[in-house]
Amino acid sequence: MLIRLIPDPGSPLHEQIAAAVRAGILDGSLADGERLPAAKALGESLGVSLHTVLHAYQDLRDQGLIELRRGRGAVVIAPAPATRENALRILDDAASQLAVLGLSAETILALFRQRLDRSSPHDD
Amino acid sequence: MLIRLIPDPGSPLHEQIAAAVRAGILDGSLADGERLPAAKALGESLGVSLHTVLHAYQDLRDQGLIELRRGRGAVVIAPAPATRENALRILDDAASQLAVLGLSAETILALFRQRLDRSSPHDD
DNA sequence: ACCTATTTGTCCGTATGTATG
DNA sequence: CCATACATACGGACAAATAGG
Repeated sequence: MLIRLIPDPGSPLHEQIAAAVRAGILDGSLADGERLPAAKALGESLGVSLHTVLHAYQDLRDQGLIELRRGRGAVVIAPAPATRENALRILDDAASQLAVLGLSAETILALFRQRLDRSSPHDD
Repeated sequence: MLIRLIPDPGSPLHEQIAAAVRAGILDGSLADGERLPAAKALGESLGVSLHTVLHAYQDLRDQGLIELRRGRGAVVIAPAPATRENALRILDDAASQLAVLGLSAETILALFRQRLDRSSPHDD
């Protein structure tokens, strides 16, 4: 897949890279299981450092969109569309209930992370 | 507050630092609104670089445990207990519904993040 | 079993930018 | 205007896991 940046002053490079990959996943041009270019290679093709690409990749990993393994590379994780829609409906419902509590999005995510980690500690 | 590392080969420095702060928040020695030491200062006192401390701080921010502001520093965020319990009940309910879908915790969190970002773009 | 290349992971140093006070 | 402190980005170095010869 070809990853190109839309130059956007105001958002950092690592975020632009992450956004480009995220867009590719959402529009289907990056399919589940597909391997992203190596950080070094993508960095060279974009004119940014290896570190900046790795930063973007690690953000995407933290968001559950890709999997990273040393020596292997970055692989896209995309849930099946039907399942995703079910999940979205459930999450949307929870979000609307949580909205009135006045907690920040980050706080909610932190709490949710704890609940999810409790039931499934690791994927490795 | 005094932050000390428990040397643990096998887990990276930035994680050890984040864990130390997290422990302080959970056991109450770091109260809501309290300011963490500046990354540079803490780095020097721990014998690690500013970057490593910032990495830890940014992880904690992503987990919703602290707030970071340029020029200001890092401030602990701890939700009120009552509100937290309400949120936990809602999240627990959502988690149990999501469990049967077979999605990974990271995937669920990624989807939820998107939903929350949609309803409340920024806290600034 | 060994060695090599690849690729991510961590850590450091340095420089510059930007928001806060 | 100035000092503080986080934010981003680059570069280099080494470690660790993986894959292939």
